[in-house]
Amino acid sequence: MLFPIEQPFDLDSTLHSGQAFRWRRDGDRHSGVVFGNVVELRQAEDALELFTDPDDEAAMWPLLRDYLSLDFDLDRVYAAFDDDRLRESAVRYRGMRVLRQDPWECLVSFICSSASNIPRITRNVESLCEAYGRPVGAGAARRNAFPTPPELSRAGEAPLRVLGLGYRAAYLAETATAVADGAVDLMSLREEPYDTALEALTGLPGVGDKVANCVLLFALDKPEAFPVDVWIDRALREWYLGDDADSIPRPKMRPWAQDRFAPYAGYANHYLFHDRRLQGRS
DNA sequence: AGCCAGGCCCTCC
DNA sequence: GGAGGGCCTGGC
Repeated sequence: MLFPIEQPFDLDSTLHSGQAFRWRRDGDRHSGVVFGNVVELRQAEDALELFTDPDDEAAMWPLLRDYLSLDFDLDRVYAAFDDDRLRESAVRYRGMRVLRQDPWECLVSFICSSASNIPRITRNVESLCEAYGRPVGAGAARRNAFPTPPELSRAGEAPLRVLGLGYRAAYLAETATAVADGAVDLMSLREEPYDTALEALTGLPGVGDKVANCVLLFALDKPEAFPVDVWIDRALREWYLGDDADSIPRPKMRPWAQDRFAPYAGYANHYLFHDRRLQGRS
């Protein structure tokens, strides 16, 4: 079923820019599991082709629209990009959007990302789903939903280690238990201010400033969030600090960047990150 | 073989 | 507050 899109949108870079880990590319088709459905997407000119299972496409479209942030005014972000590097990346990756993901899935994925890499994170996340998620869809396209907090909590640390998660297994088990017990209501953090939500997240085991900012940006409606990983840290020092590269210690990099790139620091972050990964140091 | 990876946490200064 | 080392596992 075909649905029109009015805003600048690039499905491929949106799904494969390191913010979500369950989308698979097969030619120009992308398949994933969201909202309890196996979802297949293909971008046409000014439309998106959508197949969903088990629910029907018309019912799923509003949810996908929300997930893909299709109603967010991207041109307003581009207009606020105020240096050549950002403006060039806006042209190069025009239409790449920050997703609006499920906070729990996003949190677990980025706990898994610690000192890792995208292929391994993808494997780890998929292993979690295969082992503890409920089956979704039928036939060859059948996959598993992302495990719920209770489902992951019941697993415990040792089996997660067997899946190859390493020291992250303990963090996952403890965080799953905390969330399952209601110590933190992730969805309600969408309504909280940035600082409050940040503090709530970093109280969870395995969640430091970087992981928390990923969740704040990719799932909790915080456009000012700015995750500083090694890629971004190097990029900022090289591209924006130059001779003063050592003038800002790592812990102060996030607040510095949030101020420099306000009010859409999160978008600037994602474009710089994507650019750094694809273009290297150029 | 040895080092580093899209961090976090703990210890010590 | 900030520097340093350990931690699972995998890839070069």
